[in-house]
Amino acid sequence: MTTPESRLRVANRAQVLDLLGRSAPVSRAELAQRTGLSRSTVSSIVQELLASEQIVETTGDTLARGGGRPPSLLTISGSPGTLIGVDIGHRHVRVAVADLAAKPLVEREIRLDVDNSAVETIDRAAALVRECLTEAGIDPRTDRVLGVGMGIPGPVDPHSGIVVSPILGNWMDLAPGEELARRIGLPVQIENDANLGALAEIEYGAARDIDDVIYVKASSGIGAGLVLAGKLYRGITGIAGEIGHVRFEDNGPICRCGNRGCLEKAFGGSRLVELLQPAYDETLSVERLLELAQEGDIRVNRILDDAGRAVGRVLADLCNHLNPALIVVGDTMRHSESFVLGIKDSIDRFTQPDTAAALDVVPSELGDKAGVMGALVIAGSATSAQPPGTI
Amino acid sequence: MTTPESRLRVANRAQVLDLLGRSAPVSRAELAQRTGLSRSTVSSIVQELLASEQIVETTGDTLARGGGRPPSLLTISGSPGTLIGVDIGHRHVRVAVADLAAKPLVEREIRLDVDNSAVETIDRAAALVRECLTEAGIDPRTDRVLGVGMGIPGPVDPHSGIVVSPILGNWMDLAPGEELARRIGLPVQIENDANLGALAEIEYGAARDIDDVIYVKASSGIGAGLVLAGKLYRGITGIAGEIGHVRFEDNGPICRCGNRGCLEKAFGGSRLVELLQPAYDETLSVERLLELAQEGDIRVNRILDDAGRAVGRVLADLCNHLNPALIVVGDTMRHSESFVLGIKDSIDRFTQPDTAAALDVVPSELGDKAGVMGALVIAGSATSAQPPGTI
DNA sequence: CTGAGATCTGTCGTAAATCGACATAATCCC
DNA sequence: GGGATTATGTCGATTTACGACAGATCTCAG
Repeated sequence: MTTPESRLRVANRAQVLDLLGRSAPVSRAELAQRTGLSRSTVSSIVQELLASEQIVETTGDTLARGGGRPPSLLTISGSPGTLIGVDIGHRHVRVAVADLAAKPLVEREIRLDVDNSAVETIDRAAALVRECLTEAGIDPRTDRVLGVGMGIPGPVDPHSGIVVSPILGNWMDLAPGEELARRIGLPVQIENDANLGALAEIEYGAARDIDDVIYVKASSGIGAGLVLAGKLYRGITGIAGEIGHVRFEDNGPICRCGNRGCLEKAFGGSRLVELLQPAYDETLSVERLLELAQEGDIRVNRILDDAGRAVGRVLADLCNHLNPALIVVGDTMRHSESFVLGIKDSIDRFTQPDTAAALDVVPSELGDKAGVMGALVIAGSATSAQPPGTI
Repeated sequence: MTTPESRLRVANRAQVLDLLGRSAPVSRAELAQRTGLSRSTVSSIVQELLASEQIVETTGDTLARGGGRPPSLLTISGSPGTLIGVDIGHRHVRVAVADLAAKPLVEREIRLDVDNSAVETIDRAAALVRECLTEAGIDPRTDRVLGVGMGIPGPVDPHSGIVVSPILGNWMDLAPGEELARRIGLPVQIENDANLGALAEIEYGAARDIDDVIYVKASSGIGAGLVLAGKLYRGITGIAGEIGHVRFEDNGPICRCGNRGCLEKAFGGSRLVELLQPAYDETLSVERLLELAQEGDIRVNRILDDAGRAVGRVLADLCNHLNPALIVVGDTMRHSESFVLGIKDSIDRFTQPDTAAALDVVPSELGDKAGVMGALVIAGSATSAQPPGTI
């Protein structure tokens, strides 16, 4: 004889569970305060949840704070669930399996040849995900995988998840999220990697608790992720923030995106390597460039300074338009002091005084992990319930 | 003997009232469906509300749609309340008293001399509001004035409501919203006028139901309002979208904002008048310029075309960054075909192909009324309840 | 070591709200 | 006029939430 449950009870229990999920461990008293329900109601609901083993009473010591009976803390029981983050770059695939706090349990990275075929890359990403799950001892059929997030180095249509720009040559018209989902049997959230960097720095890095942030991802290519009023901004077709493909010179060379004179074509890491290669005997790479810069190589630092100023010039325009609070410089180029200083110089010089006064420029805190961390963020956010009243 | 009322009842009644407020008239049956409550519960709540005369049963004919007993429709009783919009420009003050649908009941405009003192302008605005209320037969002490919105031609700090930029010379450091509020005894929402134009066009004009819109306000000055993902974006200090004060020429003349080489200084309406004046016997104004343009004056059209291209160049950068769906060209300059075509030309030429493909450029539908209409929008939005759970 | 104070949790009876079922009302269509 | 359809009113049963009281466990002061 199952008693029919009122909508109200369901809603209240959901509220309690939601609170438990977000800020466990919590005492009954705190639950009552924060839900606005009476203590007895909360007690009743908690009893139910304990009986059905959805939550457990942790005997964890409470912080001693003044007299009074110490609260008995409650936590959602069972495996709290895991998140999976996948970061796909031009040269690497990185996978992290993490707990709900986005603390990685297992993390792996493989190197790829540039311009691997899209499906091959996704195949390898799927294999890497399976490896990581095995190593972490997680079986997605029995353990709760709460979400999978995936980042790719190019713009994605926010609605369909399809790659919409020729920037990512052979990925065009593909839906990488669905492809990976089919291979691993789990739903996948997909997002541009610069956007993920922005999310990661806001959640766990240099932009904690700041609502208006530009994350610049500078490596072989150049991109940016925009967080405006606390939310990721993608634009109508998902190409907002693609500062690498803004026209920088009026009659510049043709870029992989199909345009000419793009910032990335003129000052992206790959171009810098091209420019410097003739002067060096060894084979250069973006990473090698940054090593040379740190060793004090004057030619390299000179050109990194130029690149920073150029990127800063574009960012200055963007900041004049958007009036953000912070710019976070991420990916490999963050290691170059010349590059970051070049950006700062241009910002100071080309933004309006009011904009500049409200603005700060800092290097990334998360570094190379920004991508995966961001993927974990969207993986986690996919689990939060929809607000009621959506039509 | 008043019976203590449960939180639940209060919440449910609020839900019913909210629905009634937004989409009256509604039948009980529809209320039940849309709230998810049972029909009997809704009946009970409705009975209560009818008894306390908070709502009335309108005998209005329902649309005949198939058989069945026709519903008896319900509406919130009493005067549904009024909204007040105030639009302050460099040369005018316009006030509208309107119903909840923002349909103006009384509308008035006065002309001002340029560069009137700030307090004097606010004094005159307050007087105009009182006049309009009297004419509409509304006494704010007895009739429900649900909100007052106010627009000013310069950036405002979103948190404090204080003018933060020297662009509006003698308004600097003033809180015009509070000033007006003190004079008319009603709380006032304040906003930049370009932002208001954007809101108005989205709610009632050319951008209905579009979520990513740039509204360009071009007259003697140049500004823009950004609506991103359906919400107004102001930036961290409220100067987002100030395209008139983006650096356009590297060594241009000094602007009223304190910088040099601003777009507005080079191509704002006032500058165009300055440029053309020597060639004409009569005293020109921006309005006169547009008349001449429509009469086919070649010199004027030539320079309006130039101005449009220049504004378009800046907008193209902005669009490359933001990837919006629509640009609405508003204020007096929208009358010039040359100007609008100039913008379109620049957009086509300087935006990335993907951005351009998703983008449309149209003239404003609301014209000179965009400012007040937007003020009415924020006046109305101030009444909507906060979502629960805000800390 | 003891008592006072403070905070947390469990239990019980009561009041109230919701729900579902049934009855009634008003229209359209055949 | 009868049947179908939709809307509303009413009433009793169930369940839920609430408030008060009591018990539990800690800190702090003396």
